[in-house]
Amino acid sequence: MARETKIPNATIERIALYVRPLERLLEEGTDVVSSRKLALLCRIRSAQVRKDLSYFGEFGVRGVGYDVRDLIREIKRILGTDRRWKLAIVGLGNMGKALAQDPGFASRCHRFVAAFDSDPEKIGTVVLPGVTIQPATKIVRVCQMEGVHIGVIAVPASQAQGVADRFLEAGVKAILNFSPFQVRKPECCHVENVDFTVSLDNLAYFLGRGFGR
Amino acid sequence: MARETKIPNATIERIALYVRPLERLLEEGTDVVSSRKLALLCRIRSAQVRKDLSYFGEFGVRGVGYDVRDLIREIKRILGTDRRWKLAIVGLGNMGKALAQDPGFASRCHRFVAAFDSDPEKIGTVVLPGVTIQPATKIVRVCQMEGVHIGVIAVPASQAQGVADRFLEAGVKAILNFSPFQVRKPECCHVENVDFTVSLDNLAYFLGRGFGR
DNA sequence: CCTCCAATGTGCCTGATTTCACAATCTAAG
DNA sequence: CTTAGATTGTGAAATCAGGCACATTGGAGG
Repeated sequence: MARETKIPNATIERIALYVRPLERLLEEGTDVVSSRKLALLCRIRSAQVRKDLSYFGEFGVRGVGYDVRDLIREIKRILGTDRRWKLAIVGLGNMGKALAQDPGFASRCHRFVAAFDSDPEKIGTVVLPGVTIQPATKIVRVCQMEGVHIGVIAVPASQAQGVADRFLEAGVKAILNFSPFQVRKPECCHVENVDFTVSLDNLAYFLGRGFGR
Repeated sequence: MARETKIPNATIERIALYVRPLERLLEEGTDVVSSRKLALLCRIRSAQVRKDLSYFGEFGVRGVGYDVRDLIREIKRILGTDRRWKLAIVGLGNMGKALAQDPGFASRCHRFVAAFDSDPEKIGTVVLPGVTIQPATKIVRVCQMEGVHIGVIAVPASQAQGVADRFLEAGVKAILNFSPFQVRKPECCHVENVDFTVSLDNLAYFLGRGFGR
């Protein structure tokens, strides 16, 4: 398919989901998978799988399916998760600490190169091998020096914009925002908001519509 | 607007986002807000705000705007976040503990009535006032007895389906799934998946497209 | 070499969501 | 009371995403 077609954001999100079932298949010794089978594992339609992949090229073999190993490699290349991006996190409260140690980052070969908090009590604490908490005042300097790619915000809503601004000042182009605040940012920077309370509200809405007890 | 119109899921998600800026406005002493201003705070278009709200009724006053206090109340009523839903969480690792103590639940008046883990070391630990960790074998019995509305899954992918099945067995109709596994479930149950690694992959995709350093 | 079978890749249609644009309606001021 | 100005609520248009259905292609077997 032409490279110039606009690729739906939903496609990127789904493609990211394909990797895990594929890796599981590999562990089980399955070498080839059909769009039907992969769709089943992801609880979507097979046409969706094929359409999603077709945005980026032809990875399958007609009459056979997709080579699992190849497909994983292709998807990782597409997503850019085959590279090691450098991360910095600000806010080492309960959630921040849990995130820093979450295997989700490590499994992608990404690594934290810095951690910041404004609480003096926390400065100097080791959160990960080789990463000690530094004062928030150093965000700009350290991120610039280290060449941080992705900034992770894990502070309360009231401080989120301030942290985002410092990341931007340091030239960080991608932000993963766990605070429930929609940050202002220039075009050149991409922000992903992760707010489980939205999902929680969705569940409440569903329950309230007559599925509660 | 007619109540029978299909309401987009995206609308529910956005409406959930409206609450926080509205509460902030209230704190600042603002009593009335226009769709334009609210849209600005949420980084979306004003027509979107009006359309979203119009699915549920007419809450504004033409020429004036929306009463902030009323709008918050209406939205909470729509979402069902004005009720106290009972939660149970399974998996009290780093992330599970951080979640249990996250203000996102408390601020919605939701409360955890039970916590489970399969690690014998953890049984008996207090995670929240009045909530001690119980063995995972008791999930069905306790959830049934307590009348749990929402089950929170915070275990590794390999155990997610097992936990989901026990929630379903106990009659839980809503599940908040933090594991990176798409669980199987009947029509009558609603599952929301929260997987920040998908957002992380999105950022990597963006960076890989030429915005990296 | 030919036929049959399986599964992809994709044009096209359908349905859903967003955006536009404006009539309707309210407040305030003269 | 009338007019000006602001902002809502909503049909209609435009855009976008999803799903179908089938032509196409590769592999296996005779």
